Amino acid sequence: MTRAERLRLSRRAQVLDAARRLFAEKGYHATSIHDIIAAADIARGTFYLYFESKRAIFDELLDGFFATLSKAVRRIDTSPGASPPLDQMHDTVERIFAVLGQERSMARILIREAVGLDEEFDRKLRDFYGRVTDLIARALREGVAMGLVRPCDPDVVSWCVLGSVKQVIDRVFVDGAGDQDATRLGRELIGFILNGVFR
Amino acid sequence: MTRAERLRLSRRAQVLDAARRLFAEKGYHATSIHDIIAAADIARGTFYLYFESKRAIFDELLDGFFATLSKAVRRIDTSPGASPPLDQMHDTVERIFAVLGQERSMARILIREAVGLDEEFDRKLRDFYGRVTDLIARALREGVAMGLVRPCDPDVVSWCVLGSVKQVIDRVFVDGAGDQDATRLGRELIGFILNGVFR
Amino acid sequence: MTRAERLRLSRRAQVLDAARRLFAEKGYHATSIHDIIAAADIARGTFYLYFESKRAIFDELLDGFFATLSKAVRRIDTSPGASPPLDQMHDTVERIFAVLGQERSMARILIREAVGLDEEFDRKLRDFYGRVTDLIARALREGVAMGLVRPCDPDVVSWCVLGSVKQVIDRVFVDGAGDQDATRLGRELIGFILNGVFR
Amino acid sequence: MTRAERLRLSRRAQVLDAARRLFAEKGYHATSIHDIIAAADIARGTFYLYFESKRAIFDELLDGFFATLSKAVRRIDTSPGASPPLDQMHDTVERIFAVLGQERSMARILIREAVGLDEEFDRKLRDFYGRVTDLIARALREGVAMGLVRPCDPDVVSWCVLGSVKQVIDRVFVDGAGDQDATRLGRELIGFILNGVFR
DNA sequence: CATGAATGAGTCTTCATTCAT
DNA sequence: TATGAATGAAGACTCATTCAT
Repeated sequence: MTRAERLRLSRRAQVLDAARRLFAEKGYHATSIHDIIAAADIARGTFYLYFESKRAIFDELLDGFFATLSKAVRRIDTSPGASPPLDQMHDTVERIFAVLGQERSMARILIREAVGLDEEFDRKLRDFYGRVTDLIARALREGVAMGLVRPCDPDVVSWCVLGSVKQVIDRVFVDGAGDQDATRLGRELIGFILNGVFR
Repeated sequence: MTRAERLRLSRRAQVLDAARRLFAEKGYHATSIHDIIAAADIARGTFYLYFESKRAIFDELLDGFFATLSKAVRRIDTSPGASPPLDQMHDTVERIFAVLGQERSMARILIREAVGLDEEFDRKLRDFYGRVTDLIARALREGVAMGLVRPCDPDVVSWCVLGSVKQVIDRVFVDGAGDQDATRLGRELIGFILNGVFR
Repeated sequence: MTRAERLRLSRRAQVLDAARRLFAEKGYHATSIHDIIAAADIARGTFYLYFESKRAIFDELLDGFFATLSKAVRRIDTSPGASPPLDQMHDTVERIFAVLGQERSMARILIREAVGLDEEFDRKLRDFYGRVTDLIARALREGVAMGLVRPCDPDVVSWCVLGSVKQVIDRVFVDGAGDQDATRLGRELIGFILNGVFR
Repeated sequence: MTRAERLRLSRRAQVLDAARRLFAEKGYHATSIHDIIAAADIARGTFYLYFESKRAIFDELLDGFFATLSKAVRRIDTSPGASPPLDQMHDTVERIFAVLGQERSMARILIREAVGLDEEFDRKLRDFYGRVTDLIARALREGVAMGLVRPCDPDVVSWCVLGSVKQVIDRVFVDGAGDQDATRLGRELIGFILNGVFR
C-alpha cells in the first residue's frame, strides 16, 4: 500500500468517523454535510471525493455495521462434535452485545436513525433482519425435529425472538437504561426466549 | 353542533386523513405541506388554519393513535371475580391487533416514521412504551408473587414481551407479511411469551 | 342621523382607534389585519366593510391628522389690527404641541411610521410639509420686506424651521424625552428660530 | 490579498451595491431577496453566503454609512492654535454635504427607509443622532461659557440644529430639490443656525 | 350588516451538490 | 487531490383580501 493510499484511507476513516458520531447524535436529517465536513475538518468538495452523497456515507456506515453484526450472529451448529446449542446461543448473544456495547453510535443509528428513512433503507433493514430471522427459524425447525423445541410457527416465533433482542438492545444500548451487566441481561433474555414467563 | 362546526370538523378530518395516508406512504420528511394540501385539495393557507405546522399535524395523529392504543391495552385484573388472566391477555392482544388492522397507516407511522424523528417524538414514544412495559412488569411481579410466573427480572422481561409484540406488528401490519389470521398470530405470540421456545 | 348610521360611525371609530394604537405601537408593517380586528373585536370581513384595505385605514388616519394639524398651523396675519407676529408664532407652536401632546400615537405615526412607507405616502408627507414650509417662507418674505427678518433664502430657511420643529417633536413626543414643559420648549424653539445660537 | 479574497470582496460589494440601490429606490420592505439577487445577478444561495439575512445586509449598509458620516462630523476644537470655530462648523457641514452628495442612495436610506423599520433600527438611529446632538450641545455649552452663544437650553437647541440639517438634507439630497449649490446651502444653513431669522 | 373560512401569491431561508481553480 | 464559492430547487410559513352564508 502506497503512502497516498494510506492517506486516502485515513481520510475516509476520518470522515466516516465524524459522520457516524453526528448521525448517532443528531439523526440523519438533522446532520448536514456542513456538520460532517466541519467535524472531519475537510473541505466541501473533498467530501464528494470520497463519498457520492450524504446517503452514500450513511449507507456505507450501515453496511459495515451489518457485516460486523452478521459475523456475530452464527448459525447454530448441531453436528455431533459441536458445543451444546444453548452455549452457542449464549455466545451469539454475548457477541452481539459486545459489538453493540463497543459501537453505541452504530447501535443507535441501526435502531433509531435508519428506521423509516426511505424505501431503500427499509429494504436493507428488512433484508438484514430477514437473514437473522431465517437463521432463527431454521434453528427452531431443527429444534422441533429434535424434540427440543415445542411445536410452533417458526416464522412467527423467530420474529418474537428478534423483537425481544431488539427491544433489549434499544433500552440498554440506545436509551442507555442504567449500565446493565451485559452477561446478566443476556441470561435474562435467553431465559425468556427459552422458557417464556411461565414457571 | 352547528352546520359550520360540522364543516370545520370534516375539513380537519379531511386534512388529517390526507396527512396520515401520506406520512404512512412516504414518511414524515418526504411528505411536504404541498403534498398534503394537494391530497386534501385545499389551499396552502387553509392548512395553517387548522394546524400550526407540519409537526403539529403529525403530533396530533400520533397522540390520537396513542390514545386509541392505550384504550386497547388494559391492566390485567387479578381480583377474585375477574376472568382468567390468560383470557385477559388474549383479549388485549386481540384488541391491539384489531386496532392496528384497521389503521394500518397509523401502524406504519408508529413503527416506522415516528422513530428517530426528533427528540420530542422520541420522548413521546419512550413514554408510551414505558407505560406499556410498566403494566407488563407489574403483571409479571404479581404473577411471580402468585407463583404463576417463574422468577425473573420483570423489567427486562417486560421489554422482551413488548419487543415480541412490536416485531410481530412490524412484520404483519407494516411489512404486510401475507394476510395472516390475527387470531392465530395472537395465539402464537402469546404461546411464545408464556412458554418460550422449549418444549 | 339614524340609529344605524350612528352605530356604523361608532364601529368605524372603534376600528380606527384600534388601528391607530397598533400602528403607533408596532408600526405599519408589523401590524396585521389580524391584530386590528382582534383589538377592535370585529370579524375579518367586517373590517373590509368599513375600510378598503390596510393601506386605506392608515391613509385615513394620516389624512385626519393632517387636517387637525393644518388647523393648528395658521398663516401669520400682518394686517393692521392683528396681534403681534411673534405672539401668533407662539400660538401656532403651542397649538401644534397641544395637538401632538394629546395624540401621541398619531405623532409617532406621522414622524416614524409614515416615513418611507411607499411613494404615495411619501408624496402625501411632502405635500403636507410643503404647505407648511410655503406658509413659513411666505411669512419670511414678508418679514424681509418689512425689515424684520434678515435677508436670506426663505425656502432654505423655511426647511430649517420645519426641521427644528420636527426634531423637537420627535425627541419629545415620540421618543418621550422626559416630560418636558411644552411652553418652555416652545420658548426655546422659537428663541432658536428667531435668534439662532449667537449671542 | 489573494485573488480569491479579492473576488470574494468584489462579490460582497456587488451585492451590497445592488441592495443599496434597491433599498433606496423601493424601500426596505418592498425590496425582496429576489430583487437583490436578480440585480446582483447571483443565485439565491450565494446571497446567504455573504449575508445572514435581508436585515443583516441593511444593517451593514447603515452601519457603514454611520461610520462614514461620523468621520465627517468632528468635535469643534477650541484650543488656542485651532482654526476659528465658525470655519470648523463650515467644514463639517461641507464634509457632510459632500458625503451625502456622493451617496444619495444612502442619504435616502438613512432619512427615509431606516426610520420606523423596527426597534433595533430605531435604537441605532437614536444612538447615532444622539452622538451628534451630544457633540453639538457640548459645543454650545462651551460657546455659552465663552460668551459667544446666547444663554439657552443646549439640548433643545442641539435638536433644533440637527433638525435643521436633516431637513435640508431631506429636501436636497433625498427629494432632490433642484441641483442646489452645496456651498450656498451650507452658508444659508449656518446663517440660520447662528443668527435665526431675525435681522 | 356581519361573519370567518378559504385563498394563494409571495417571503425568507436551507442545503445537497457541482465545478473551476 | 483538495478547495470552497456558487448554485437553485425545494421547503415551511404568512397574511391581505374575498365571498358564500
